[in-house]
Amino acid sequence: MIARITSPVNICTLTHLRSLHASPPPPTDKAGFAALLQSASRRAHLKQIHALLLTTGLSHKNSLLTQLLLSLISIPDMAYARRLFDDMHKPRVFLWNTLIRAYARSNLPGDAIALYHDMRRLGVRPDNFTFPFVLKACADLLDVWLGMAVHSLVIKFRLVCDAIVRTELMIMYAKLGACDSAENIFESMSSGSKDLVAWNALISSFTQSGHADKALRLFHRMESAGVKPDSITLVSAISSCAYLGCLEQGRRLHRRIKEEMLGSNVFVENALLDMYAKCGSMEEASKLFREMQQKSVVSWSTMIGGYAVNGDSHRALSLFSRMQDDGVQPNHVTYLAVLSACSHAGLVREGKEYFGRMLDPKVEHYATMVDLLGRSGHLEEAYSFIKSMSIEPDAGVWGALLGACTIHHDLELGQLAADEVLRLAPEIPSYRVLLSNIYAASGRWDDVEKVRENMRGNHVRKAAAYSSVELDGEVYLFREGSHGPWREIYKKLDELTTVLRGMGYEPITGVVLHDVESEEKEAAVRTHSEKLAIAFGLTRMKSAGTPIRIMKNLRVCNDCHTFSKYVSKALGRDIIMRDKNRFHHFKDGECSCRDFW
DNA sequence: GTAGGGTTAG
Repeated sequence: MIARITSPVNICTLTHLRSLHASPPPPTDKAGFAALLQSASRRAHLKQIHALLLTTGLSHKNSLLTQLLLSLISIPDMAYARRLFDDMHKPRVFLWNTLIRAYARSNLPGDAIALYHDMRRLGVRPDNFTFPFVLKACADLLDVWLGMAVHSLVIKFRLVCDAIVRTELMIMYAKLGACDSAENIFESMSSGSKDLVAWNALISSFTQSGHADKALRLFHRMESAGVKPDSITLVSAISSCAYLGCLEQGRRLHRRIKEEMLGSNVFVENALLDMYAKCGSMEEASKLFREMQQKSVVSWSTMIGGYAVNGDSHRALSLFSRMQDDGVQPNHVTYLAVLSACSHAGLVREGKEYFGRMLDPKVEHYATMVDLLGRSGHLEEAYSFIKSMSIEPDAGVWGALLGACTIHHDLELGQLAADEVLRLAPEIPSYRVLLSNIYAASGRWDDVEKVRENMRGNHVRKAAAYSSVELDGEVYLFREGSHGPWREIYKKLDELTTVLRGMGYEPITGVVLHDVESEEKEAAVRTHSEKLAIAFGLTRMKSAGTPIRIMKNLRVCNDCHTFSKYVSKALGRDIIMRDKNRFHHFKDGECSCRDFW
C-alpha cells in the first residue's frame, strides 16, 4: 500500500481517488509520509499532507514537519512556512537558520532580521550558520548601524575567526559603502585564511559598489601576492575596466586570458564584450562575439546595448532579429537595449512596435518609451503615455519626461514632471539639476536660485563633473577649471581655441547656468573638463591614427560637443567620448549621435 | 540537513 503511494503517479491517483471517494487511506508511518513529501511539489499537495500529519500521532511528527517546512520554503510559500514554524514546539537552531536564510534570499531582509530578534528573545543561541544570512540581510537593508550591531554580536559569540562569517562581514561593509571597514577585516585575516574566495569577495564587492579603482588595485595586489586569478576574479577585474573605460588594461587582460590560458567561460567573455562596448570599441566586441563558442542571452543583450549606446542603432536592431532567428529568447534587459537603440536614433514607430511585442513590460521599459517619445519631441504623447500606464510610474519615468522637457524647453510640463520626480526621489541631485536647467534656459534666474537654495537646505549636492583619459594603463582625471601641474595643457587649449575660432567656432555659453556676464560665461566653458582632457590627449598621444578616448561622468555639454566636432575636423583626429548616457564618436567634424542626445 | 566570490540594465 505504502509503496503504491510513493510514486508521483500514485499521488495523482490518490488525489483523484479522494475526489471520488470520501477518505483514501493515509500513510501510517514515517517513511510513508517522507516519501509523500518528497514527491509533492504543489502547494495544494503540501497542505493536504499537513492536514493528514496533524491527525496522526506519529512519534516522528517533528522531523516530518521540518521536511514539510523545507518543502514550503522551496516553493516558496513563506507565509504558510511561517505559520507552520510558529506552531512548532521549540524549533532547533537549524530551523531558525533555514527560515532566516529563506527570508534573506526571498528579498525580505526586514523579515530575516525580525526573525533573528525573535530567536534571540527566546534564548536560542545563534551559530556560525546564522550570521552569514543575517549579515546579508543587513547589507540588503543598507543599514550600517544594524550591520555594526550584528558585527559586535559576531565578536560576542566568538565567531569572528570563522572564514565564511568574516567574508560575509567584509561584503556587507563594502556594500554599505564602508570600504575602510571592509578592508580592515580583510587585512585582519592571516595570509593563510586569505583564500581566493576572500580576495574575490572583496574585489567583486568593490566593483559592484562603484569602487572600480579600488577593485583593480586589489586585483594587482592579489597577483603580486602570488594568488592566481580564476574566472570569477577576471570577471570583476574586466568589469572594473569597463566601468573606468580602461581599454588598454582590458585588452591586456584579454591577451593574458588567451596566452596564459587563464580560466575563461561565457561569464568572462560577456564581461569582455561589455568592456569593449563601454570603451567605445564595438569592432573588438564584435570580433570576440563572432569567435565565441557559446553565446548566452546576456552576450546578445550586451552587444545590442553596446551598438545602441555607441550610436549604431541599425546594427543593434538587426542583431536583435538575428538573435531571434537563432532561437534565443530575449529577456527584459534585451528589450531595454532594443528600446534604448530606438531612443538614441529617434525611431519612434519601431520603438512602439517592439514595446507592443512585450508581454510583461516593467517600469524601466515604460521609462525608456517615455524617453523615446519625449526626446524625439512628442512631449504630450509621452505625458499621455504615462497617464495610461497600468503600473505606477516611478521617478525614472517622470525623470525621462523631465529630461525631454529640458531638451525641448517645455517649462510647464517640465515643472509638472519635476513635482512628481521630487516627490518620489527627493534625494537624487540630477533631477533637481535638470529642473534648474529648464529655468536657466528660460532666463528665470530667481527660480534657478530657489532650486539651488533648496538643494543646499536638503543637503543634496550635485555631482562634480570630471573627465578621464587612460594613458599607458594609468587613468588621468580632469575637473572643471582644475589647475593641476599641467600648464602645457592650458597652453595647448588656448592655441587650439584660437585655431577653432578661425574656423568659425564660437563658444556656446547657454549651458552656463550662472546669471553672469558673457565674458565670464566664456571663461567658465573654456576650462570644462572635457576640453582639458582633449588638450591632454593631444599633447600626450601624438600618433594621429589613435583616437582620443574620453570618459565623462555627466552628460557632455553642448559647447564641448561642438568644440570636439571642430577638433576632429581641424586636426583630423578622432575623438571617442563616453558620457553618462551614450557615446559620441567625433570624426571629420561630425558626431555619431548626429547631435541628437 | 544550513554558510563565502561572477556577466547585460537600473
